[in-house]
Amino acid sequence: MPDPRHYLSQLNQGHWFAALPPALSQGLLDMAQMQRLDAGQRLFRRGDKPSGLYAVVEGAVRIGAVSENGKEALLTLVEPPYWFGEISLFDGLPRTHDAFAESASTLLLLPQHDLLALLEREPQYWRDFALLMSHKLRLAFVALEDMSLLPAAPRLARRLLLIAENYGESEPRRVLHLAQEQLALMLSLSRQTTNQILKELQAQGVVQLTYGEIEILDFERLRQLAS
Amino acid sequence: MPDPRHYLSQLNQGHWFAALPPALSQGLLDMAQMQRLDAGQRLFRRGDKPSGLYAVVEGAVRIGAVSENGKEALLTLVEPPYWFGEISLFDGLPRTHDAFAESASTLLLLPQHDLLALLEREPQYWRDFALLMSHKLRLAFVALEDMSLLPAAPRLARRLLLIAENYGESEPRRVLHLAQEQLALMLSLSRQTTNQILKELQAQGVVQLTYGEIEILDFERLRQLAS
DNA sequence: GTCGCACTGTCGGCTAGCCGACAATGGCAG
DNA sequence: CTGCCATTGTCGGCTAGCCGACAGTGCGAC
Repeated sequence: MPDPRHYLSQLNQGHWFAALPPALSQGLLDMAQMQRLDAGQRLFRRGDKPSGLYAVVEGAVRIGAVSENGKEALLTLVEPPYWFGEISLFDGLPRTHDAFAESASTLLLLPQHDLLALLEREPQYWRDFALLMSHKLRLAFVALEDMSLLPAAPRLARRLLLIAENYGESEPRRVLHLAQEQLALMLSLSRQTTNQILKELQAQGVVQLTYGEIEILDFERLRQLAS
Repeated sequence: MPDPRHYLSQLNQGHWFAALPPALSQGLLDMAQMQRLDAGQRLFRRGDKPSGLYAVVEGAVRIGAVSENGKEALLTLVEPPYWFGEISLFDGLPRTHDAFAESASTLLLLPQHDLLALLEREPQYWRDFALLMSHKLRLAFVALEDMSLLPAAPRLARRLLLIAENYGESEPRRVLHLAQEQLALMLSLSRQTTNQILKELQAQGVVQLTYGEIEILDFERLRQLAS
């Protein structure tokens, strides 16, 4: 299993990590542990005790929850390089969501105990971790507002753009590896409705659909439709 | 205009403030400025520069946003004692929502500059403010999930319970001063649907509706319906 | 008191999006 | 190559919740 440092350049693609004070990012790499997950394997689930802060460096992790009556809500699909799990770092309370490996994945783990020890020594770093949280709170507000104000099509367009830029963490990609059903779960739409909207987008030349992926052909037009 | 210290016992009703280290809560009261708002007056709006952290101590503040096509989303109705505006404290980025006084209100303001100066001197306090944010992120996740998984009636029931306990900040109240239209805006339901559900709850003896307020008669049953 | 306005109560038609069903297709394991 | 499973594509009926409309009611200002 490679050293966490192997993923340094990968991690620096992420805006949050890249902006950390060098002393901190160094310290994080020093304490990071590697963790591999098979496809479908569970990392944690709602209600679990805090374990630390994770970064996905290979593969992808589904963050979501299942309701009592079996309905599923997918909050997000976490792709490299993205950090998650910080809420429980701050308040020590249980996990808010379930986390499963979407495909075989590699994670870095900053163990809760070690991380708290570092923050005890260097409390000014609390703010850096809080930035992770502020970013997600902004995203959550956007999602809430989209849900209540926008009809299905523009909501889908906006989400495609967000996913393309990895929710603001990285530079935009054109090709998204993402089954339509996953997208539907994130938008709380049915798969059928999602498919119908995507087909329309394809007919307009905005996206290109292939098996298990969505390619964005015309960002400009997509942004218009997302208004 | 009374001194901010006049509101100390009021503020200590709130779980967040009450749990702060005494040195910090003391420091906050020292720097706090009073601010009065008339009914309907704007405090800030989306896109405004950060101004600091606010607490409502009298009245109520609507936190929400209006979409391009005029549709309104009400995120929450902030009632004493509740602190808000912390995202912009951390990241220095613009306000995410509009804030209007629902009725004539009194606020405490911790000015951004003074607060940052305090945090510069005592960086361990960053975590305390981050707790405010973690709390709201948890609430936002709950709201998102409710929106995508629950039909109108249980969603409304859950929200009534949340409002009754001031979103976890205070001990539960039985009487909520809240027009049905406001509740509808928070739930992204139409006023008519909201009214219909409330009427049903009243018929079951769970709530009592009067002009401009909702009284919860049977918490136990309401909790059941919220499942 | 009474006027005006904000709020509540209720009806009926409408539609976006759900849901079950099923066919077609891609990719992968053996 | 073949068979299997995940995924996409499409149809039609259904319904929760929207929306306009309008009447009734409480309350505060003058």
